[in-house]
Amino acid sequence: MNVSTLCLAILSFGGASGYDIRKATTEGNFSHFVDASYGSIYPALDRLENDGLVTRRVEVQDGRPARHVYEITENGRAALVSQLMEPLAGDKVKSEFLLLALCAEYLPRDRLKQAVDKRIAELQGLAEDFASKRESCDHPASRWVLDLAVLMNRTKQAYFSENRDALIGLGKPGRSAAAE
Amino acid sequence: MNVSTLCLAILSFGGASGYDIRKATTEGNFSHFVDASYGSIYPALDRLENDGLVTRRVEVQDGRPARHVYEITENGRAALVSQLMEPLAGDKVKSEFLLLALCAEYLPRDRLKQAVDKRIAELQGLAEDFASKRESCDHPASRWVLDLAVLMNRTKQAYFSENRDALIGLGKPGRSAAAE
DNA sequence: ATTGATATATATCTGATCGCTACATATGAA
DNA sequence: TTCATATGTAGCGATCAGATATATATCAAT
Repeated sequence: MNVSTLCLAILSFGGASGYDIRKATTEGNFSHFVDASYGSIYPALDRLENDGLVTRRVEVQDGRPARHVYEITENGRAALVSQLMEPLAGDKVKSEFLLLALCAEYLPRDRLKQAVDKRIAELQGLAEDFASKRESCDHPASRWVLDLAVLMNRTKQAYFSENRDALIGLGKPGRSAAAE
Repeated sequence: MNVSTLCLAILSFGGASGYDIRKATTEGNFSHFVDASYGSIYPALDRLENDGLVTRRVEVQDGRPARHVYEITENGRAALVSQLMEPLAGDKVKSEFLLLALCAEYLPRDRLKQAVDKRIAELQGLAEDFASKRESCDHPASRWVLDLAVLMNRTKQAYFSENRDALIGLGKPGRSAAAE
């Protein structure tokens, strides 16, 4: 999933600036399963424009920097479909938390407790966030994806809550092991 | 989670070569939540050796290339713990399949059907794989992580199975929409 | 109440570094 | 002939951290 394809997919739902695309991948309906930085988005948009897959319209604003609004072209739509017809790479998960969990025995219990509780709170927030996005969304495919995002975050959160103490118990007992 | 930390974590469970580390991240107990390529592992091991965090022992073999077996040092263990005490980045998911799902309306139903069925089969395989790893594993922290991996893959598989037809229905009807 | 300080949001873009993909190299076993 | 073992690199794609510039929101001190 290169960033160009991602940009085309986002632009297929309407015109957007590089800033908008970044937001879509970090906070929006896409944030559950993609992530892209400005350093990859802006060069990708340049390439896409150069290849005639998007057009650029500069909206000059007072005070703020000008918005460069990109729109997908017919060629761009064709390219997107063509990319989506190709074999898909498997899903990938990256989790520093699970690396920490795997190394539980080297770490003080305080650290594990703090890390797992923080993670549970984050997961709770994410699940609520996706649930509220889902409610105010009338695009069926987006809802299909958001429902999955809610389910996955809730499932993970439930596992962490239920197995929190077991994980903490694997850590090195600190001075105040009896406390709490 | 840079690759150096990942290498230290894997080496904390026993000596391993670059090849072993690669396998651990793609097929082993770590494969649910990390992924690293040779192009990042070998340079990382060089740096780690240079910094005195691992040692290298060359095992000359007959026929096959020599195995370079790395072992973590005391400094390496300290560095690993120190890295794991730092704030953790949130979990990240990358999924080309969900990008495709989001663009369902642009794609023929045949394509959606084929993609979702393939994904369901892969998820089934992954879940079974992690379950069998979990059974033959006596390291408590690894089991904690593997249990989660099984749960997450099963949950996703169940969602895809239950909502398969709804997704396919979002696609563009083909010539043989009535068939099947 | 006004001023000032600080943070957040808007918006584009780049340099340094990190990491991945695909390949080169070599060989035994199925 | 393909797969598994095994190390390593060149080229490219992506991230991270920051530069640049301004409006607004929030909070504390005067």
